[in-house]
Amino acid sequence: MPRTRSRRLDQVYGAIASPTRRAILTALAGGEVNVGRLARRFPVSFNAVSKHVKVLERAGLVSRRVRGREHWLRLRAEPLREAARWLARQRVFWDARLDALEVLLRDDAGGR
Amino acid sequence: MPRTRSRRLDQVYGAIASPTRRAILTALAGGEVNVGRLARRFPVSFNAVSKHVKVLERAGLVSRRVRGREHWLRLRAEPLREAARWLARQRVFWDARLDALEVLLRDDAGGR
DNA sequence: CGGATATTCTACCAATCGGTTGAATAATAA
DNA sequence: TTATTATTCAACCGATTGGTAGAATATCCG
Repeated sequence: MPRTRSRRLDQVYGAIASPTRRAILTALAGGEVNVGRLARRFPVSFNAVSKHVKVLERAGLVSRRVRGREHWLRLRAEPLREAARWLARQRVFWDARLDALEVLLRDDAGGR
Repeated sequence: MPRTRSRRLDQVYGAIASPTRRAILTALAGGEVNVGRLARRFPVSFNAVSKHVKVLERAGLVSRRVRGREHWLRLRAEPLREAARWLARQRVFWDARLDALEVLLRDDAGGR
């Protein structure tokens, strides 16, 4: 019985549904970065990046440490682990049933 | 060097960011269901469910087989596997770096 | 045929999203 | 103090989203 309702899960999947935000997370995996330096790496405005960061923060994927006028961002892996766990659990759950179905219902017609 | 840009990934994560759609997928794991029967399980209108299904279809997570006036829906696990793979890869990638950072930068202050 | 059923399509609405620009705030540097 | 730098906040814009309701289409049933 996989859980399907979780605000945190909504936020995490919503956050990583954006390629820009996935790229931000990847950039952050290299270590702490401040917003300005991060923004310079992307083809959108500083403010746009600032907004994306806030989305990631809300999802718990990024934390912020204010040091003077600079805000240093840091990756938080825990919610990502949760998300991975949910997907993995679902995958196993589905695969079992799907494999059984594939065998039974041989109509296929080139899926997709 | 994890890939971060992929339309398919965007669609899959976007699709599963909605609890209703996650619930639909879970419902579909039990076997093929037609749209009407599926819709009856949810507290939103038939049309709303029909739309959600279309989103899942666009993401490749659901396929449709029209049989007379009924449309039978079936789970497609492959894109889900992709999504799980991406997350798993990222998780490993990040964990390694984060663990190293955690040891170095001991400021913590109760994460989350 | 005519009516009921299953479904999509179209149109609409309010809310959110991703982006912009400009103003406000706060910290550093001169 | 004044200027510069780093950042958020506020307002705006057009596109998308999640929902609704109603019309259109196609199938099944009497």
